[in-house]
Amino acid sequence: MGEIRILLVDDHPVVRAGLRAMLTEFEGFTVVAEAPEGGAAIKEVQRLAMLGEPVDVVLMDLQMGAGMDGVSATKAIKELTGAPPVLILTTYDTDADILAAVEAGASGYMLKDAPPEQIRSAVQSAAAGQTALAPEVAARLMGRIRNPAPALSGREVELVELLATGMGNKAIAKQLFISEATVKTHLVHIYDKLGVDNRTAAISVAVSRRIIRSAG
Amino acid sequence: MGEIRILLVDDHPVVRAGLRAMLTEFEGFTVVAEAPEGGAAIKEVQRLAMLGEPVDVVLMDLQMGAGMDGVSATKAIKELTGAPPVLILTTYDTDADILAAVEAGASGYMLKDAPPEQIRSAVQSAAAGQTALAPEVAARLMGRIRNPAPALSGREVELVELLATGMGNKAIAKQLFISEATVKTHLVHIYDKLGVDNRTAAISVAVSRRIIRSAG
DNA sequence: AAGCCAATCAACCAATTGGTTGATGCGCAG
DNA sequence: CTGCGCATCAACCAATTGGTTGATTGGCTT
Repeated sequence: MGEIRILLVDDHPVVRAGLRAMLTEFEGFTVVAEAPEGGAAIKEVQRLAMLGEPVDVVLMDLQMGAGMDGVSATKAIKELTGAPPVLILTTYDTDADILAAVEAGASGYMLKDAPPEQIRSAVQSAAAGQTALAPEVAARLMGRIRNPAPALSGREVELVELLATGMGNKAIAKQLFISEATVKTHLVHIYDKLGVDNRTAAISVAVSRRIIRSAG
Repeated sequence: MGEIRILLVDDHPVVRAGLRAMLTEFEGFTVVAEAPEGGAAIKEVQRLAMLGEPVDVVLMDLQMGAGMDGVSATKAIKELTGAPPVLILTTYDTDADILAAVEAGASGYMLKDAPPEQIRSAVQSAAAGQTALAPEVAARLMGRIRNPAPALSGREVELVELLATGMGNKAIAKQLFISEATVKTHLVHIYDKLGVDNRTAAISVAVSRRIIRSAG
């Protein structure tokens, strides 16, 4: 069979250049297109499919400064007929990201600081229809499946978001149109689920599990 | 004059490859060495100087997974005799980072998502001994100078770090070998400087100003 | 229909946190 | 040398937060 045809999706020109250089040095890889964000990526997949030169693997970043984010784009691409495998290649190995990406239909999750050889074999696996997870990522996933973290309910997430603002219970209550008592009840549930016992620790955990984002 | 001789310092192979590819496409640039972290970078600078093939510009990432971080490395390099200009090239445009880097002696601060052309001219400026700041960065610096945010003292930063852990005042006091009263005094000062009035808000601000990092 | 969970609220008490005033020793810059 | 900022501590009070028990409503699942 011929070359593996790759679409790069990343908002950083530097990273795209790096992946292109790295991959074209290996035998059997061709970068046929690039996109700076999810929306453009979808169009590229469709365009190339119509030209009869379909993409074999999509290399997708999750954090996209502007435009459609990686998880949404992955979901959209997997809904196309004859969708190519999507390999996530990102900077962080955070729980929420991994799960969201896998649920969106990604066939692998690699970290950007992985050695070139590891990236190469991941792309190859993905092209062959297999799943490839970085060791760090796989370990995390296993741990999470064996010991599933109870997810916060929608309302609880809202609360944590306000919590991170530094608002007091009274202010949160006013903002959400509920009583202070209810806020406290929610907080107790949140502490339980996150395995902490005060609001400050809750914020730390929420930020590091990317339940909320703190700024950036 | 001849080529501009560049040392790349970044912990991500992908990014190094990208910069190398990007720069060598332009006329007049040569990447003479690479290093995955600060310690190795210093050694490279010294090694090449001894060979009589000194580095003209160091391109330095700030966030380094392991080993010496970018600010420390910059400081160390600038202490060498005949030190080359150090151009910071990083992902985030955060206040604390910029100031620390400039204080450490960096001659410029570019963002990784900058267009190639901008990176090219920044390297050129740096090689010529000039200072180059990304527009976003320059704007921030100006704003900060006109309206200087009081910096947290070293001790105060230590406190904020523990704060973000979710520790109570008592625990923090024990950890730092000071009394609870002192912890409270520090906190009041911290609230003042950050313009907030409780610990939760302080964490938010500290995280978003990258005074502390929350996980990663 | 019965059971469960999310979401809502109340009342109460213990513990923690926030705010204030005041005081000491140390080092550094003018 | 004098002043300023940093770091340290004390004592006290008000406000907030955390913990608990108990109860109601509505939606979803079995």
